[in-house]
Amino acid sequence: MNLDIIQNKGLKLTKHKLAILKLFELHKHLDAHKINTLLNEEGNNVSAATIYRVLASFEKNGVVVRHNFNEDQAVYELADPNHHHDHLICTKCNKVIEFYNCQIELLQEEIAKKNSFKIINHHLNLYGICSECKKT
Amino acid sequence: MNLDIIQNKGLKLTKHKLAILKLFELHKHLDAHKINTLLNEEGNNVSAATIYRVLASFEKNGVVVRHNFNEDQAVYELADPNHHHDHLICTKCNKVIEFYNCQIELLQEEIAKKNSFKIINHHLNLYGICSECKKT
DNA sequence: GTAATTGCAAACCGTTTGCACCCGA
DNA sequence: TCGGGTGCAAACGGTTTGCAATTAC
Repeated sequence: MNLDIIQNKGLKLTKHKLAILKLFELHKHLDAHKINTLLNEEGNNVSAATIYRVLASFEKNGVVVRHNFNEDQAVYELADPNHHHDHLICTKCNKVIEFYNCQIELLQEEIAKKNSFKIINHHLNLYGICSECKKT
Repeated sequence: MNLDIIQNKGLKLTKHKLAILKLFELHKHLDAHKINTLLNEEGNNVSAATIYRVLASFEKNGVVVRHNFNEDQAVYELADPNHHHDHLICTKCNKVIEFYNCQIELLQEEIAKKNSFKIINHHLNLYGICSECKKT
């Protein structure tokens, strides 16, 4: 776990932060509400305010990355700067599948160059129906 | 203008709807707040509720498309089913540049197939600094 | 000890909705 | 006429914040 990242910034390593980090090892993609539910289930009562504050702090310090797959609520995942990836999102069951395609990455760079644009970040979200949901 | 689309669905062609449609011919990308401001500037006082209702109706009927470039508010543009495109978004001045790359589209299809996924929609947003903003 | 963290409740902000009135076809 | 459209104010839902108490280091 990236406990070192947290402590190197003068942040304190609290029970709640640990509990939230642990959740991310079990569930790759989590939103604030889901975190709240899961923590409650394990008897860990954490206020919503704290969850948002922890997530904001984690994001600022590069521990997690925030996504906006749908307009409703933000989804977070552990940051991994060495393994960029994009997402397939099932609009039925909300399952998220990660993928990486270096040809697409290269084409994006070309497009940026053509438009004299300096890319800082990008999101490629493919929305559709996953194999499970296609059956039903 | 796609006035026919509106009327063929039993919708009424009101002054407000016309005014909003006209705005989209001048500004490709608009959010509810911007629309409100622009309408006020031309002396056209329209309540926020109406703007949201018109946009929702337009979206439902395929007149406009909604985007969530940033987490704050939704951005709309006129729908054009024959000319799909993706976006470069300047994080400094919020300028939006459209692009289309058929190789990327093909690669997306491949990825979907590999994951037994049926793509319904996708968003490719490249965030960065535009040529104008790079200078300053 | 002291600065970061937390819980609570209230505030925020974009968006939606209930209701009574208005208007386009 | 009549069903869609509109304004107003209140509601909503995710998220943020002020404040006083708590805790990690």
